[in-house]
Amino acid sequence: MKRIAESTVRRLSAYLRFLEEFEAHGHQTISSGELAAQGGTTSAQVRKDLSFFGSFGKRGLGYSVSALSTSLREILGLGRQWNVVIVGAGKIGAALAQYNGFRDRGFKVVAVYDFDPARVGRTLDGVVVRDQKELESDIAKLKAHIALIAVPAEAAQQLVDRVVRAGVKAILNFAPTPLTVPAGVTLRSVNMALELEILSYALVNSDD
Amino acid sequence: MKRIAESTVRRLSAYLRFLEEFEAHGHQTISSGELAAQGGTTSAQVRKDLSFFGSFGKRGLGYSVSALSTSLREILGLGRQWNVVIVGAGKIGAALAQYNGFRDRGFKVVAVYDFDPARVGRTLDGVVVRDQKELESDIAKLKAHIALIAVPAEAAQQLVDRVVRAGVKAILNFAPTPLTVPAGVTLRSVNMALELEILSYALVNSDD
DNA sequence: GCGCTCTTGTGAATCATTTCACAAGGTAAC
DNA sequence: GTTACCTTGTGAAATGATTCACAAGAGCGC
Repeated sequence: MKRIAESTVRRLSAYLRFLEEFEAHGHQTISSGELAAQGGTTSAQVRKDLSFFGSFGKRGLGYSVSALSTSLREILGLGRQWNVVIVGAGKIGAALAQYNGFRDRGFKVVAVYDFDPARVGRTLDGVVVRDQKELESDIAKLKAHIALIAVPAEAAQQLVDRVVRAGVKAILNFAPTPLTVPAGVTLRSVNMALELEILSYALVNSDD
Repeated sequence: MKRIAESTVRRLSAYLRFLEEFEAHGHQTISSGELAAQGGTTSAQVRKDLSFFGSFGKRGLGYSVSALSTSLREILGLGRQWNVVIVGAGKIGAALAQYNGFRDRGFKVVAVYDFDPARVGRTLDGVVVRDQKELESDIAKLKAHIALIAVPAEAAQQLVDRVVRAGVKAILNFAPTPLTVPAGVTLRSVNMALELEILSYALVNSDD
């Protein structure tokens, strides 16, 4: 299959969210135009995005809300539970551990790790903070698929290396530093200071 | 001036971070190739990005680290302090209020708001949580430039409307829902569940 | 069945971004 | 000053993403 652009995957995710809302409201079908209006895009974009994966609609009628939901969940790999470990129990790590938005979509936080003995043993929303020494053995034992990195920038690369060696294939990084991973491992980064800097740029250039 | 792509601004921000590291290490000049290596891009990309804003380098030599840092800070609007209000003192709002990465780059959290009386009056890292009723009057009084929205999805749009009416021109949204703002206001969103779904897609499609 | 209306799926065209490739300009050694 | 060597800045080419536009189906009323 042809490689799909990240922007497309991002939109599919958004479409799924809207479909779930529509389903909750009891709607049976939805057109590409209605889906586009929700997501701030165009009907052609919606149809093109879906066309990479097949034909899901009926001409003249639109898409079956439930059938398309199911297909999108399948495409995105959301039909199953993903086990997530969080590395770093500081402010961000703790907030992530307690965030309901993950659980609701099939992502289960199975463990949280920290270096600081003062934090080890505490409970965050039902998950006990463990010592980072147990990282490698736990990842195998708990069958963790995804790691969230929420440690200071200086420590991030070494912890990424450790979770990769332990078998994790997908990482979401919150440390404000660029990281490298070997081929076959997917790394994404969320950098909140960077987002604010983009806003700063927009503020000083809003007049053109 | 021609409109600059967001991807370009994002990279400029990254370059600035590397330049600061280089400066701390006592380096005087840096080439586009060295800058590119740090940021995982190419030297041509670095030069093209900078060329939108002027000529900063010397042929045969590269860029002056300190001069380019200064120019980038100017371009990004980081030479000044931006006042930030956080709306929502739940897990995410609290983590944001206490995050040092903002302060270090000129973003000052001047106020935090919540609906819940149990949270109002608490202190988060030196900033008192205030009642949302005071939102409008405070934004004017505190000269807030940027609002971070960290409330449940259902409440997000109405709070965006309120901060926009109060004069905020830049918003960073953490609620997992699409929002609309009038022209002249910049809105960006960080959706952590969405990031995990993109990882999920990568995991189930890693074999092609 | 026929005509009317609606909406999909998709090549082609447009628009945006990245990469290439190289002339021009600058440094440094001798 | 001349030569050898670097690195920038930038048009042009290539690649990638979005939008356009329309033929092909599908439902519905009569």
